[in-house]
Amino acid sequence: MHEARGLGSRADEVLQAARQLLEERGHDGLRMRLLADRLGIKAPSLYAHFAGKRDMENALIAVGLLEQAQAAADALGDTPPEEDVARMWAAYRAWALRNPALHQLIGARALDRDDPAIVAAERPGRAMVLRSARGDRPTATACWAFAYGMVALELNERVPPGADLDAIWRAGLARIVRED
Amino acid sequence: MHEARGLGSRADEVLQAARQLLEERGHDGLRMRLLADRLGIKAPSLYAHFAGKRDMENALIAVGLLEQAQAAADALGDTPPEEDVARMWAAYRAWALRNPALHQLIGARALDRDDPAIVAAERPGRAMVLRSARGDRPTATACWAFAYGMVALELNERVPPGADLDAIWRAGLARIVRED
DNA sequence: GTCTATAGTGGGATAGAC
DNA sequence: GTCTATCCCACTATAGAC
Repeated sequence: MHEARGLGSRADEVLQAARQLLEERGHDGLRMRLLADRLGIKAPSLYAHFAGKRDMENALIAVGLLEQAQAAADALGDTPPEEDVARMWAAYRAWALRNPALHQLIGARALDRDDPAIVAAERPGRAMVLRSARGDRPTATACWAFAYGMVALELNERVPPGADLDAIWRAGLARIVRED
Repeated sequence: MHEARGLGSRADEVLQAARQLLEERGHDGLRMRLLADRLGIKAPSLYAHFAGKRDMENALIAVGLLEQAQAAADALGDTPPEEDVARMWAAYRAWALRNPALHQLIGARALDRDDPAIVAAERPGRAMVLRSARGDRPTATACWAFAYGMVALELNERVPPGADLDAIWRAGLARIVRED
């Protein structure tokens, strides 16, 4: 029932509107009535496309996870592997700053791994993270944690105003990745 | 009106119950009615102690920020400065794992800096972070981001099951802090 | 001044019938 | 897709007890 969410489908239109609403008004502002209003339908009609709000959020999260991975992949391309780390995580940061609310939604709670779409969407990102650390799993996790934390601090304005974030990113990643 | 929240006050009792409820049922489970039920009062009575739910959450966040800083301070004490980083962030991690929902509440959104209690509660933690990096601000921010990210990955089960988190913490912090 | 209650508002998600 | 209806939520107004 809720499987066919290909591009162009009505469910996909709902999802795009939901995404826009999420970024405009934040997670608390993503309300079914408002969303329905924007689509010119009534709130109960949304449940023809999604089993519930949670299901819709899962679909948003899955889209976001895939986009993150794609952004990372696009940033690499033909660059020499030595620069992969910096480029990949710069792309991650840029994506997060372009989609702050979705980024926070993805990271705010444990993923719903009962949803196969989530499980599938998680894979490409994991692969990119691992690749950025040239296959070294512990280093990859450390980079990921650093990057996630940096984005969180930036989005939530926890960094002192004067901080040179670019420099901290550069130095932090370089140090984490550096061989002993 | 809502200033007197010293220990032993009724507002403080409400806050403790709210904290317990938050950890038991998560952020979405922190509901005013449930909280009132546990205290044996009606939900509207809560508003005699807090201007609103947001105000109550701010009070929880302020308590959490102060506790984090205190935990970090307690972890240091008489240790030589070379070990400060590892000990301080181990204490931070331990506090977060003991208070996962409060930790996530603190980090989930921008702090409400219109609330003077929040602004005041933010200071000691900042000082501890800076101290852990021996006064080097960029390094302090990098450590903080790494630690925040590590905790987020751990709490939200984003790390592959086999990962040796202790080792990643140790190596990550050591590399971030190390002089070139 | 402090704590509480009753009654009510408006807005949420969502089920069921059409 | 629609409607109506239910039950949840945070929150307000007001007032009574100590």
